[in-house]
Amino acid sequence: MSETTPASGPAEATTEPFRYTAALAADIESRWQDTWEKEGTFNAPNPVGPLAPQAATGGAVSEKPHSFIMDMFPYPSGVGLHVGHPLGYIATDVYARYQRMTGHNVLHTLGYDAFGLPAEQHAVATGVHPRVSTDAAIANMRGQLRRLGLGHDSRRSISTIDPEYYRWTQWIFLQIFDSWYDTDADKARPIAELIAQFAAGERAVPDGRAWAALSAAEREEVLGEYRLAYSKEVPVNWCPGLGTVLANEEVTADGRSERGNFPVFKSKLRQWMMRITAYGDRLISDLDLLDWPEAIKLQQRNWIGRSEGARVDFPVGDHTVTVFTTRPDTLFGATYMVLAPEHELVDAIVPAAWPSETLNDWKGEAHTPAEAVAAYRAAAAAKSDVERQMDAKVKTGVFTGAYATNPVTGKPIPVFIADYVLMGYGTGAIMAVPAHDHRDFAFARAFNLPMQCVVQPTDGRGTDPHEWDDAFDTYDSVLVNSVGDGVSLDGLTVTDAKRTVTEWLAGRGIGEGTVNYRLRDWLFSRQRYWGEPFPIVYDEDGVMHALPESMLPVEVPEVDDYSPITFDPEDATSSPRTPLSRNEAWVNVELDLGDGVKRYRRETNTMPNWAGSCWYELRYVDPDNRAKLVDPANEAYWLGPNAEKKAGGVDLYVGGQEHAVLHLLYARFWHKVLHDLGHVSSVEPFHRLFNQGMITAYVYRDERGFPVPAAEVEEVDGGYVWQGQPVTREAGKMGKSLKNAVSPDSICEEYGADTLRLYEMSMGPLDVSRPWEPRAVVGSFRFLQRLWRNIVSEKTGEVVVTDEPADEATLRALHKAIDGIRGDLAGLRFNTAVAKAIELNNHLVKRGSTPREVAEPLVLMVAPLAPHIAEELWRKLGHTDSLAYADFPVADPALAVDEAVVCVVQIKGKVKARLEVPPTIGDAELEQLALADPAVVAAIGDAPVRKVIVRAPKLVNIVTG
RNA sequence: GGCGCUGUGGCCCAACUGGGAGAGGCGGCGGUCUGAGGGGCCGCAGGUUGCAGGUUCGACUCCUGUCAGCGCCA
Repeated sequence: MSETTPASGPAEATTEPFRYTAALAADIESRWQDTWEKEGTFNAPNPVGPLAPQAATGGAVSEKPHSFIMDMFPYPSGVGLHVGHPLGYIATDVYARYQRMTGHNVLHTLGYDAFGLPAEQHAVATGVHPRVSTDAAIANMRGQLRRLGLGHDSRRSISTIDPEYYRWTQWIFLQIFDSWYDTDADKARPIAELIAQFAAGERAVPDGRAWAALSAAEREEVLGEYRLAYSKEVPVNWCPGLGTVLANEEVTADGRSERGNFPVFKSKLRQWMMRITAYGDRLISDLDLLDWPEAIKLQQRNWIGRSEGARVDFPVGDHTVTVFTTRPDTLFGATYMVLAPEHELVDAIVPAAWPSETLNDWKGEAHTPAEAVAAYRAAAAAKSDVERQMDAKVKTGVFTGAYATNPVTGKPIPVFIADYVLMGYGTGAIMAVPAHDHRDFAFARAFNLPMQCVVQPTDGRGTDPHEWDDAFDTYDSVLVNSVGDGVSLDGLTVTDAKRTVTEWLAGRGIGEGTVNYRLRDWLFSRQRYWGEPFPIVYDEDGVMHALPESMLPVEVPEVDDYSPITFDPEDATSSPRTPLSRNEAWVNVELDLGDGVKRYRRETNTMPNWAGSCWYELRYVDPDNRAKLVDPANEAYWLGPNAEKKAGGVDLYVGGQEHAVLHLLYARFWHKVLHDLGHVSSVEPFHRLFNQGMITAYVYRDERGFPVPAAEVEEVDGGYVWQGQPVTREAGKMGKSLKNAVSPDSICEEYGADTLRLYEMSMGPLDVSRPWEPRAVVGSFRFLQRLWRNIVSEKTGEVVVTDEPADEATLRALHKAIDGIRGDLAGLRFNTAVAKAIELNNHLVKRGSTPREVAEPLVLMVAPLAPHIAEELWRKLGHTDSLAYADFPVADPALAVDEAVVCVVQIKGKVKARLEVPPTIGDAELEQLALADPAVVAAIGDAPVRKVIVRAPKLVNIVTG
């Protein structure tokens, strides 16, 4: 295993004074890092504003092609990086450097996503203010990353906890708060325009009164139904153990908190929400404009879960229950109905006593329906949505005692409540079609409910569902048993039947076609200290007021105690209290919001830590703009739509797949709102997305299965041994808990940053996970040593390149390398780019001397991958400027191919001869040559030639009969 | 359970997208140099492309099924 002490590593075993060793690498690297920093080498000019070039030097920035390259910014962890963390940062740096050398104005920087739970928990544990520990973690991380030679524009780095940054996070919140979604225009508009419609009577107030007759609180209540950011009593995931509510996505599949693993309960609480559902369609359709991996697009589509179906009204006594169904075609098969336990009509429809024919299994062992419903509700409330669906195999529910009427058959059907129906999906009520829905089938079986087959089975089973093992669920059949009053679906395909029945329902006014989403509105408030405060206050009547822009930022106040107010983790009846409410002096303020100084109470919730990452790409573009979020000219230049990117956005965004839905969906949503309101010209934030894989590492476990320190394991006779005992090896995530973390610092010390960069890039394709192999790192180091040795004498330190012209074979090797490496770098195929550079370098080693005309392009091609050694060699070759902006070599097409290629002649797919031919040879000539070849003639013999397939210049295949 | 990704020398991975199975690195073996248990240079070996079918003149590549690993959703 690798040692971390520089003196003992292979890199130090030398006696040559000018050999490329770890010590020399360290010297070169720190010198160039200082130079880049001092000279601002990677500063990217803006068209306008503080970062625009000085008038004297600046050409028109906007005429230069741009390249905006971005990493998913990190959370600054206090524990330091391992070699897996910077993989993406190195990749984007290589790509950015390549782009710079091909004439692009490159924006590449890195900020910090610094609000969040870990800092707060650290603060609670140690008493150190989160800002202090976070700033220290950022400084530490900056130091670690600086050593890697990343070419970032440090002027553009942001931190989400900087009040000058979150001023604009709050500003965007206000924009969203002050907007509503106009479904006619299909875009967000300022809420003032909606108010004007109400005031002018163009739009009716829901309860029919005049707008002017409403009190301020009543108006606010009306507007709350429209605002894109709104506060409302909603069923939420309440986690007493953490003392906060959680978004669905922060709750694990078994109904516990992702962080801390505490139980999560359903509770109805007043919370801030973001109306992301208004954008459901656009978030799906605009995916088509993006250059993203299909897998991620698919995950987003699934997450949004758009389904077309119908709403159908079912009469229940004097009431009407509306259900949503994706299969209105199966309406004739609806033999019972299920409401979510929380459904508002449940109490209204429950009769005083069980109907006489009620089966005992339906009663939940209760004497009256009301009693059964109450007991069942209490049990359901203690479960999360996820748990309720998880438990779906064991069907539970009770009969409400009420009957609905199936609108097509006119028959009464029993109404149940069951927790497999969720209040948040659709209307919270379903028509159950047990014959053609798996969950309904299981429920019907459990409760002995009737079933009716209405879709013709195509797999040979009979038409009596009671004899089936499971529901028959397909779109690929026709309807049966579906004739009713004025409508017949028999013989129609599922798709046609859907349309027909939906029209029939609409004609009768008891239903309509509708679209439903799995996506729900985004829970946007948390009961935490370390997050962005809301720019919202409440007056003495409890009416909400947005603070004016001039009062931003609302800074995170000092409090005595940062800790969340937590409860017994099992106490479902507790309710959240916010840490910010502890600071009474901050909460109670006197402000003049336009009608004189009055007393207000501040909103004490904070934003979730997705907020800061929803828009940081915009601030990178114009980090110092005091007047605006981003200047339109700068936004248009870096992010604006153009022929290559129709929706605009960052040119390349690299990050882990774990953010496939949440971060990327939220950021897209905010961006679209800002676009609708005219603040940005781009429609999407990230044009091209690339997911880098993970660097895994070997995990060694002892006989008990506990991980042992990977660095201390030795390989003996093909097995692995730690402190004399045998251990097993597997691949796993790199990290402290598995005792297998390797720090970038240790690799830098042992070999240098260039070796680390090169190794990480050569391990394999960027998008697949692969294990860190400590012993293999030396291969990248040896390559750099050979490169160095090809150009610099290890004995004298003098440049040893020759001024002789290169021979043709060398030139061909060079131009093939140029051609290949260009394509590989542009396509993010860094592993093959490295291989081609090594190949060319090996050619030079064999050749024995290095012509300058090959040395220079080779150094330039290595520069994006190993920039420090390249800069040093470039300087030694006599250049005085950094090569950061030198032109990347261009291949001569005539030299980028081999002088002669070997053509394979096959007979019926088997190789029989090889011909050496010029690469330009035509099909006809090649066919003649092949058929004339003695070996081919012999192999064909007397057999007739039926067909000859020619793929010049590489292959001829002769098919004989 | 559903969807997606990945299976190629001992290991990490290439293969111009349907055309000779091998570019590069690690490891192994042999030779050679050296300030000699470390490194340089030169060379070598290693295969039923996870498995079973299919399409094709031709399949690592496309299709079907299946197994394994990983990811997402249930």
